[in-house]
Formats: sequence, structure tokens, C-alpha cells
Amino acid sequence: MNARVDQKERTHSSILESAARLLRTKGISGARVADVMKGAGLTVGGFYAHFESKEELVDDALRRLGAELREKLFVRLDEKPADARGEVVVKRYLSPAHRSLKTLGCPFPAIVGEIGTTAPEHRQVLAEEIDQLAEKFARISGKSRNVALGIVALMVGGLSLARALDGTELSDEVLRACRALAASVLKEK
Amino acid sequence: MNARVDQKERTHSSILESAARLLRTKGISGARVADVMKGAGLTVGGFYAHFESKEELVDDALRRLGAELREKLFVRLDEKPADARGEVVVKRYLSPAHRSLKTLGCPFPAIVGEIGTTAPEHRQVLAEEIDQLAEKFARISGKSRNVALGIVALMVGGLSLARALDGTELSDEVLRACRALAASVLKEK
DNA sequence: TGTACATCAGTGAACGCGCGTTCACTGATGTAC
DNA sequence: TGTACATCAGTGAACGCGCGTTCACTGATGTAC
Repeated sequence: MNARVDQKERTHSSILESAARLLRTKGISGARVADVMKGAGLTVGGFYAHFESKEELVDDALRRLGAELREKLFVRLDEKPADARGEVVVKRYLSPAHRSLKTLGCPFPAIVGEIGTTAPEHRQVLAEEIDQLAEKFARISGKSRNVALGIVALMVGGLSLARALDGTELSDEVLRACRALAASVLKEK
Repeated sequence: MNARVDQKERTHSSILESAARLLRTKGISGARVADVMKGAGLTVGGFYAHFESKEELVDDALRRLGAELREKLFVRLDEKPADARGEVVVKRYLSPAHRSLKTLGCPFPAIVGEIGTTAPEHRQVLAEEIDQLAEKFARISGKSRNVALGIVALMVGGLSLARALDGTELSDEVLRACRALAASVLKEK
């Protein structure tokens, strides 16, 4: 029965991928179960053979998205001079390409506003992901956890506004302003 | 027929107030028309005598909330030394009291994530409000528009995360980290 | 190896529920004479 | 001033629609002998 199990695992994975894709753009309430299944090439009914509930799906997908973001955000930094690594990460995150989800695909801008009114477990997942992001940023930049956490908030805030304002002149201006602010902080001794 | 008109104006205003209250905590899709009317002591059916649609209500309420925020955020700054005013504003915004909506009541954390999937006019309203916030911050702090816009993004990002993480240890830590980051930027020449 | 049966991933229609919006109605306020 | 009628802010039930979830079913894959 290995073929059957393998197939089911692949399907499970593609449902998760589809959910992750929708979560990044439409948030939790915007990622409908039927749309998630459609995105995986399936129909609604099969969903509950893979996940207990939408909440479980969202938790799993958020963890996956968090890990994926960290992986892409902090990749190949050893090629860069040590004192420029923080700024490289900020530039990757606060870029027009990331705004339009062509790279990275951070889900936090789409979901932070919803966390207060959705399942309590989501909050804990978010806390863990933000914590890990800050820790990793501190490590690669050589800055304190406090500075790293501030930069993370600046990045999430900047991308949130840039996406919300996408298409207006302000959007690019916000990205530039946040990159400059981060750079000035990261240059301090 | 003045009494009738006056009464209707008062009702209109209390619907707007109720909507504003709900928008700050639950966001756009979370601010149900029936709940808004209930919050104003009325029943659903009467709503469409005051607003053409929920979209119109949201636009009006967002403008009102933006104006109210600016008013409270920048009040009584002439009492403070000129070079401390920016930091005072940041402290007011990134405070535990504001996180729990006991003061100020910024609606942006609750709505930025939704703007991409709701009515297009909301985006324009948001752009205007953010622009005015940054302009005013630049004026009172004596900083450039770019720095002001970065600080605004930091404030919105910090409050968004602090609210999303409310109840976890990280929440307070985020507020402190963002205040410190803003302070170090505002102290620069 | 072949055949009969069991398993189970995925289908598609149905469910209960909540939403934004509509509409016939009510009763208090305003107007005409 | 009083009376008959008109207006209109607000009510409450109903509408169509979309959501998360359930469930009887199907057909391909696996197992037993």
C-alpha cells in the first residue's frame, strides 16, 4: 500500500502549498477551503481526509511559510561582508519584488490584523515565527535582539503599508523610506 | 421639520461612531452592518437610510478615525521641548494603553491586511490618511518626510505586531524595541 | 496467477449558518386647512 | 386651535449568496486465498 500512502502524502503537501499561496495574498479568512482545494486540483469534500479543520491547515501553513521565508531571506549571506548582511536582508524584504510576491512571500502583512479575531492557536504560531525571525536577524547582523526585533517590526510595517498602498505613489516611497531608516540604524556602532 | 433632521443627523453620527469603534478592533470584514447598528442602538434595516452601502460607511469611518488619531496623537506638543516632540508622539502611539485601545485607537493595524481584497476606494482613503500622518510627523519633529514616513511604518508595524501578539511576552518586547529604535533615529542630527 | 473482497482517496451535493441588502410596514412628527 | 392627511426614521422579516463542514457514494488500489 506504499503507492497509496505516497500519493496521499503528495496530495497533503499540495494542499498545504495551495493554502500557503492563498494565505500570503488573501489572509486567513480570504483563504477559503474550497479555493485551497481548487488550487491543489481537488474538490472541497476531500479536504477533511487531510486536515481536521481549517484551523489546523492554517497553523501548518503558517509554520511552513515562516520557515520558507527565513530560508529565502537569510540565504547566501556568507558571500557578503559581515557588516552589510543586515542591510542585505532588509533590502530583500523591503523590495518591490517582495511586495508583489515574486520573491520571499512573507504572510505576516496579510494575517496580523486577523489574528485577534481568529483561532487563539494562530497567535502562538505567529509569536514563534516572529521570535525566530528576530533571533536569526540578530545573529546574522550582529545586533542585539532588541534592535533586531525593531527592524523586524519596521520590515513588517513597511511591507504591510507598501502592499496596502500598492499602485499608489506612496507605496514605493514607503519602501524606500523604510530601507533608509533601517540602514541608518544598522550603521550605528 | 428641524427636530426630525437633527435627530437623523445624531443617528447618522452615532452609526459612524459605532462603525469606527468596530473597525479599530475587528477590521473591515469584521465590522458587520448588523453589529454596527446594534452598537448604535438600532436595528439593521435602518442602515440604508443613512449610507448607500457598507463601503461608503467604511470610507467615512476611516476618514473620521484618521482625523481623530492625528488630533489625539499630536495634541499638546507645544508643552514639550521641540527636539523631544517626535519621541513623545512615538511613545504615545507605541504604548500598552494604545495597544488595548484605551487611547488613540489607530485603525490601520486592523485594516492594512484587508485593503488588497476589499473595495478599491478604501486604498485611496488609506493613502491619504498615511500621507497626512507622515506630513504632520515631519512637521512636529523637524525631520524629513522620508524619516517621518519610516517612523510611521515602524509605528504601524510595531502596533500591528504588539496587538497580534497581545497576551504573549513578545508583545511588550516589541513595543519597547520599536520605541528604542525610533528614539535612536530621532536623536540623529 | 487469478479472482473475490476490502480499503480508502477523492467526489459532489447537501447542511446550517451568517453575511449584505431589500422591502412592506409602523408610529411618531410635521403640514394644510 | 383642532382635525385629517402626508412624510419619513426606524423595524423586523425575508432575499440570495458564500462559507465551513458532513456524508453517501465511486472507482482505483491493495489483500487474501
